[in-house]
Amino acid sequence: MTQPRKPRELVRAGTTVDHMTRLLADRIVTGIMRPGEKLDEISLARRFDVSRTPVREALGHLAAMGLVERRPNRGAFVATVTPAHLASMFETMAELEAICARLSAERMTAQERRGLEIEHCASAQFVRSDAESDYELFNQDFHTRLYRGAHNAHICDLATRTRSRLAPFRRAQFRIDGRLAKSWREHEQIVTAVLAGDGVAAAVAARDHVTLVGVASAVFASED
Amino acid sequence: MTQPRKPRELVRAGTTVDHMTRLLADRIVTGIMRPGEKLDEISLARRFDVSRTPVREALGHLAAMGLVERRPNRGAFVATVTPAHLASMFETMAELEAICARLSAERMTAQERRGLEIEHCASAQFVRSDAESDYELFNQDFHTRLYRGAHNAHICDLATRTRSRLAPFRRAQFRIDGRLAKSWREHEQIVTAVLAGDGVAAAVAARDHVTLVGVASAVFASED
DNA sequence: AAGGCGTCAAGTGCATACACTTTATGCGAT
DNA sequence: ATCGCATAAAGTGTATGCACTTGACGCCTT
Repeated sequence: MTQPRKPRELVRAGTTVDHMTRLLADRIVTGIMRPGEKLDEISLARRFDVSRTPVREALGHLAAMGLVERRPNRGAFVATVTPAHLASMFETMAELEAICARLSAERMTAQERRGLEIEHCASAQFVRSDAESDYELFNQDFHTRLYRGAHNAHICDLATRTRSRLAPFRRAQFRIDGRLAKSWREHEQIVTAVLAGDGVAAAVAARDHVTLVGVASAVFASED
Repeated sequence: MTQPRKPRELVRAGTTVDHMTRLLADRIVTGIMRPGEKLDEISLARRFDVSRTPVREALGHLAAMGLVERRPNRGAFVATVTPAHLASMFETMAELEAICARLSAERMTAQERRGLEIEHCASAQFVRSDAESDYELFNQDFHTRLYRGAHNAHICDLATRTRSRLAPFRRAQFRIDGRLAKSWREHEQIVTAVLAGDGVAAAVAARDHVTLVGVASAVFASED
């Protein structure tokens, strides 16, 4: 009488929880669900045709990621990011990138250095053709290489996480005039320093690069 | 027939999930539950007299914290930390502390500086009396002040989390002869630099301090 | 009329039942 | 004896129901 459950019709890639987590994360970072908005478990479960259990678990994960705030017995809300907190995240990102750049300059293998240089040079064509989304892919790859090159799993993890949390706020950065070329020149400085094995210069260049992105994004955010 | 649920007898402080999370985290970091050990949801639920739901949620939180590894459809295990990964965490900790120390030197308010100095001086008595556990409390407080003093919520968060993940490995550090006095002298250097507003010196002192702790712990871990 | 109190509805928290996956075990074939 | 396969047992994943908390509304009191 109680649970005549229907079998799962659709075989999904991962688990339902993973699916829900991605679904909700997307909607939050793209702004479809706005900061402060209530995330009602029952409505979400109905809306995506699952039970409350995976929704609850997904909300837990999102809360751990900082995308969602949870108040005991009161439900979950899309996290509100204050300008101050946003600034602190950008500053942290700048410091993490600086560390990675320094360590990369000191530790990258010959192969890693070559890879960094090749990919960086390849991305120049997208600057010339002003292909923002293509450039963004290379940009992502570039930073990932820097994190990996540090040869430190934990800091790579921290940097990756922080970067993904900042993703929604960096989204619009290239709309600012000439940003693409400017970004590339900044990358150029980092690459040069890393290839020269100059950790200090690499750190400074990386920190400045991210700091400038942060400023640009802050300008954009406040315009919005 | 199905759910004649008994009312909750004991009113606990937080939610059951929080309780379970703390309980399991304690058992993991204190080594009662050993790395690689399987964490069976059913057994845990029975053992602590709750249902599987809060156990599952707690395991999720612990996985997010890195204390537990989860394999889909295969259960949860106490996370195994390889020496390499441990080293990477200590190195990251050293870099994070260095950043916090630098920013603290630049940004702490007069009141925060005073507080840091007073607490540091007060802790000297525990060095003289060789009171390890008392000193450890002050030590914790000291580092927390450095994180807070950076005036950057996000980096404070990263530092605090990383520190708590390293806690079990730092536990035994003071067993090494003279470590207490050595730690205090290292703190002294950090305090001096911070009070002088010398960010670079503070960063160097903080990085060295943590690096030495890491080395000491590594020695201990390999002895074990 | 305003404030306090009781009641109720909505929604979260936890328990438990069912479905599905993985792994261990036993049996037969080679 | 060993390898494969079938089958079962154990355990995870998901659904759903009941209990408890919280906030809102309306009624009664002053």
